[in-house]
Amino acid sequence: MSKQPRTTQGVGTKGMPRKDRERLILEAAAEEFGVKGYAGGSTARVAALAGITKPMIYEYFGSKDSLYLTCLDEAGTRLVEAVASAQQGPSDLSRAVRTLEAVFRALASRLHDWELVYDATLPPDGPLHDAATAYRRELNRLGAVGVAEFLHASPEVEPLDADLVTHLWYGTVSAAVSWWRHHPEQTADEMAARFERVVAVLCPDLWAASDQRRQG
Amino acid sequence: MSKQPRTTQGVGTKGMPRKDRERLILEAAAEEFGVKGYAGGSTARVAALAGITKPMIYEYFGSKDSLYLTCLDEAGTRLVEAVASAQQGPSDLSRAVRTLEAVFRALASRLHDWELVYDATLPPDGPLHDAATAYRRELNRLGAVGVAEFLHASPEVEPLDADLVTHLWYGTVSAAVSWWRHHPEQTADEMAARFERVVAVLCPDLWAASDQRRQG
DNA sequence: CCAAAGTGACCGCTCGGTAAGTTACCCGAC
DNA sequence: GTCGGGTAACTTACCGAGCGGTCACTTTGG
Repeated sequence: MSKQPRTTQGVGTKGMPRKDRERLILEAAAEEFGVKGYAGGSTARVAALAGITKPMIYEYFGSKDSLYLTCLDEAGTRLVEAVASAQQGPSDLSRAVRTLEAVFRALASRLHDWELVYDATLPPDGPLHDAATAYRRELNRLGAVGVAEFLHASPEVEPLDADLVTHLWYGTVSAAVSWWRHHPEQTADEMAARFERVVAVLCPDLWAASDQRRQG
Repeated sequence: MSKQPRTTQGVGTKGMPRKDRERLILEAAAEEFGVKGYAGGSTARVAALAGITKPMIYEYFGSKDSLYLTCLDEAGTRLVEAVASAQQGPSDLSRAVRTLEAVFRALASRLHDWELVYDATLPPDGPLHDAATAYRRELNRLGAVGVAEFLHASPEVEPLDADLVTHLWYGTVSAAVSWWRHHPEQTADEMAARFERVVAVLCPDLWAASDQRRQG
């Protein structure tokens, strides 16, 4: 990290270019941390997954925290962008379906990204926790806007209730992603269609209303 | 564990009776494992929380796994009983509310019990994983029955969809418990009332239907 | 005085992280 | 063309800390 990184193959280059190796390590780290969590993940195993040894991890990323942080930033950015892009359009139940569809598409073949942001084994303070909290808060903010607009017709809902709904909503997203992890043969589109079907059954009237509004 | 336990104070008894110390340790362990998870939890910290030293933990429970298993059995039994007791009555949305209310009551001042059963840092095999899986499966079975009866009016729902709904339902329960952990000033009854209010807003028609049926 | 309760010190292991040495590559000299 | 030599890439071997777990010893109370 202290040395000047080279973007192209240069003198002394052995094996593969720095960028490629970096990607390989990041991919391995996302896999390891996504499955075993921050606390349970081991840098040596990340190295083995990437086909190198532990000191290389430290040559490239400096520390376990910094490595996790890099993965976290990529995952968090991807998720925030996906969710933000789905917030346009009508403020009804269809937005929830659109959001989940966007998340599914962003996460396709990268299912561990969600766990990276919502990892429960992160240290309770420090920069890692702060970064993860920032992404969660940003996602929460986006979700809360949707929830607020959705609940707008019901002014009797107090703020704490709205906060609970937002929390429940992300619990639902978490559960959907977790279910997907146990059924990896499903595609993102199939997952989105399945969720839409389920919503239609669970909230028939609200769904019919939004469906009608969308088609009318 | 190998020695004959004494239920009352006897010769050589120092400090407090065995049963009391056992409870103290179990309480400390549930706290530690509930907050830090199985992998992150340390027997030495459990001992410190209980006001003794590490070898006592092993005198009383033999191993970290055995200690966790004892906590897990208590938590799992409590939760299964609570959920099972709420499965009587009409098979509509009100059953979900009743179930969550029962869970909230069972968990009052023992919020970590839920994490004990759904701890993600448990080893991927072995007796601990088996035990936790058994409790999850039992809870899932109870939940699936409710979901099936609830979805009974919609025969077009395929089995995989029902499985997803069950998963989403427990994701919701998890999220509700997690929200409670962040708002510890709420009582179990307040939490139940809050959830009921939220359900009434989110699924107005279904809720009105079950409400009407319950009162008619 | 004796048995049970309780502890300090230790073992082997794995962790995150590091220092020092080895290997492979590019490039200029011949 | 090939042949060192310098530099970046990479590895082996190690450190201190904390883990689960154990043993020999001391304290305590009937």
